[in-house]
Amino acid sequence: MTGTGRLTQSEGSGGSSPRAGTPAGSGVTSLRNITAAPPMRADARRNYDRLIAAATAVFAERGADDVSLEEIARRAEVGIGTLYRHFPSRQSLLEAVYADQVEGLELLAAKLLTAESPKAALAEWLRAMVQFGRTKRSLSAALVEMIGKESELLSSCAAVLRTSLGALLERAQQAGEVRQDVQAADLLRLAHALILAADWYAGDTSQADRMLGLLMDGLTTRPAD
Amino acid sequence: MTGTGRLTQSEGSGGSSPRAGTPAGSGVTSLRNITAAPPMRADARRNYDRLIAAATAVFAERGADDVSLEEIARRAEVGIGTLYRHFPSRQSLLEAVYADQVEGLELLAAKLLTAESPKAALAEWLRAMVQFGRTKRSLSAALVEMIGKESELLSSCAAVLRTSLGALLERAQQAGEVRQDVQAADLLRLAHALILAADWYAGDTSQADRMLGLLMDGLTTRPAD
DNA sequence: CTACTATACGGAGGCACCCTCCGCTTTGCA
DNA sequence: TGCAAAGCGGAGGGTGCCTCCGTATAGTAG
Repeated sequence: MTGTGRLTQSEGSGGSSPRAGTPAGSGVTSLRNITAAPPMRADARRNYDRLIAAATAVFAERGADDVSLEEIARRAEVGIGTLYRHFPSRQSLLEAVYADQVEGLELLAAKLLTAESPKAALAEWLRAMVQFGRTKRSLSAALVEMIGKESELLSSCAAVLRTSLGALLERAQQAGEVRQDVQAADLLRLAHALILAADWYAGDTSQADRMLGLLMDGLTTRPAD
Repeated sequence: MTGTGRLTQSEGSGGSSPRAGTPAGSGVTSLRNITAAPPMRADARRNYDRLIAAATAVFAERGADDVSLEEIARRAEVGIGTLYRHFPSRQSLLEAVYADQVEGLELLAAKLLTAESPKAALAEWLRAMVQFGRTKRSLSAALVEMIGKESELLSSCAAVLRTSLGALLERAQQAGEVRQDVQAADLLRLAHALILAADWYAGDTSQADRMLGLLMDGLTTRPAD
């Protein structure tokens, strides 16, 4: 994560805002629809996005605790009052960031479904997932702590991830590039394990990448070649 | 946990103070000796004990986070400055409470070794352990987070627990009251699981007790009777 | 294009917490 | 009994949380 936040560097179009009237070309399952609401004013939406971006960046840098909401507001160049209007509690900000990240992964998966090499696509998605995990790690810990695993948000996020990954995986398998006996849930768990393991060598992303490489090797069908 | 703190209700003699010159009748392995230091003045020691007791009580009530150090000082009827002198960081207070609890369990085990029924003794110790867990839970989470599982304190605590439990278990096994194939480490893990599970029905101790009962049933040799 | 109002902005301010610093008190020894 | 050394404790500066309300602005109706 270099600066502004978001999943990779996409910027612009990404997936944000909680309840934007008629976004444009929906098509994704979306966590969004759960919280339908009147459309936001343009400035409100701008600030909302800024806050999410700032929060994502800071969480990735230093974890979800040890960050003052006021710092996030400062980084987003927004008044503290604005932050509290959009996110009445610390938790709601956490949830929003989490959902935003998951939606980013969903969009990425959709895009990668038309990529040239299904296997490379799968690998890229997994890398993004692990990368995302760097934020998610402390984030989900904090979340789970707060909402006591009842929240519908968390489970619907898991479903979205499983679906996204499932599509990529199936395509790679149909192309004969990945073993048939691998399941999406397994892969998700493995990615999760990687996230945790990467935490050990905190900060050193290369470790996670190396492990991911090993994982991909293991997935290969290795038919001819 | 009713009021003042400590493991059960023993009060007085328990195990506290970090580096008390010549306490009296040592005999326990002790986490203590690690941090040798000049003896404390009487008032210092008194305040130290009060702080530990107050902290233990509050942690048991509300967990290790969400507690201001100032409240602990107030409860101990001690100035905030005194708290900070004894425990320069939040972590050091956490560690001290933890060690104190473990030492309490160690003493309890020693006492129970001469109890009439080895099996009842084992059960009682396990109950105390789970009870203690109510503090330990959030406490050890906070600790592990802070000191990143390197700390020698944590592992020596685990060793003490294993040894204490081991002695009780062995006695119960020799008396033929508990199955031979149970190991101390297993029991410790089970107790830990109980602690976590009890967290689900937070606050309701009876649940934990019920589960403990089931566990003890499972341990029984069930030879005759 | 102008006027108007619902919506949103933003920061001052009240409260709690963290931690430090230092003048005052107590202890324990000679 | 006297006197350091050790300990006490709270005022105070810094920061974070969250609320409240006067001001600014987007979007709409005329």
